[in-house]
Amino acid sequence: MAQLSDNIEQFIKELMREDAHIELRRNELAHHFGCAPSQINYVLATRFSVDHGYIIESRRGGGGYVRIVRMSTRDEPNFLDTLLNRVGNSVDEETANAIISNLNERKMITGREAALMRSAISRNALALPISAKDVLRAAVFKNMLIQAFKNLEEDERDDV
Amino acid sequence: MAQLSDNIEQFIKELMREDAHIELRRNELAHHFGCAPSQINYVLATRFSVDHGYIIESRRGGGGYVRIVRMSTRDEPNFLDTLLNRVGNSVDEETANAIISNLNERKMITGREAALMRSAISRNALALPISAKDVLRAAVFKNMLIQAFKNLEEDERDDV
DNA sequence: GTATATAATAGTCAAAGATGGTCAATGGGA
DNA sequence: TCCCATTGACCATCTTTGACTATTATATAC
Repeated sequence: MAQLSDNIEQFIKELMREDAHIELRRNELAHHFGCAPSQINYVLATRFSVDHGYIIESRRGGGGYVRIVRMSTRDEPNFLDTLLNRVGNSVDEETANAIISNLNERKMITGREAALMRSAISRNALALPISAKDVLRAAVFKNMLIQAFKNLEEDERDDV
Repeated sequence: MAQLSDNIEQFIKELMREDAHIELRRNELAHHFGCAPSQINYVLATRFSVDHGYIIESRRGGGGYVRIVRMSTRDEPNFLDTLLNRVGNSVDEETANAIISNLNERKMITGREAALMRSAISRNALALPISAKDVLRAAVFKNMLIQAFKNLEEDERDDV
């Protein structure tokens, strides 16, 4: 007997034949297959993970949803996965910056975006003897704000 | 599925396309959408807060009203400074996201950049009882990478 | 005219409703 | 036996509602 998970996987992939991204209701889908809602999470985790070339987004509460996005593979397949593995559990600033530059050169991110990313991971943003999550977030966020404004200035200079 | 709250938000923003401030009757609007009047307050609180760049004024009693005013940056020569002060040493995700949305609405950052910023400060990216700076950076960076790829997908969708 | 009652608004807040997420225990087939 | 699959209890998040409260204008009483 075909596994329930396989059926759900096929069902979803069928839905994605046309569009590279779909949105669905977890509970609805679970009901359709007569299974526990968490089963859907299992399928997503095991068959639609990043290394399978998908990205999952979701939202809870009324009007909640689960969105599945299929990544383009026109470049090297699973490029994102490769990068994520490269980063692993630990990465230094230099390595990260190199990756950012690479993405920029490939025109996958704009110069502005690259700058934003660098600002978010800079020593300056992440140092500190942090303990509270909010405190850390504030630091990261401040740096990003500053960079966003620098970008603005640059745009203005270019535009004018 | 478009949420009631989202619909109300869009409705209000449509009304504000021309004018920087509008006045409305809470009960009337609630009736228009067939919802509880307090629903309007919810929308205002979650989508038209000061951090979102709006100011709400109101008056009760006969002839009462709710006025929504879009703040102008022209009145804020030091907008960046204002935001930095607002963030301070600690900021929660909700507030930060509101500010990001505000910057995006003002066209100071693109939608892609806003998404990047959100990903960098999300709970997901910053949780953990971190100790090593590199570990934390890896988490933040991973999230940003994922977001960058999502953006790529979205661009393709728009272009094609 | 002033005080008081009534009507017309809007605000607050906590509870209920609507979703989705996580994780550990259990099931079942190769 | 081992590993993938499945479930269910419990958690997190976002939305919607309703009861109760606060404020203001207007009508009424004196």
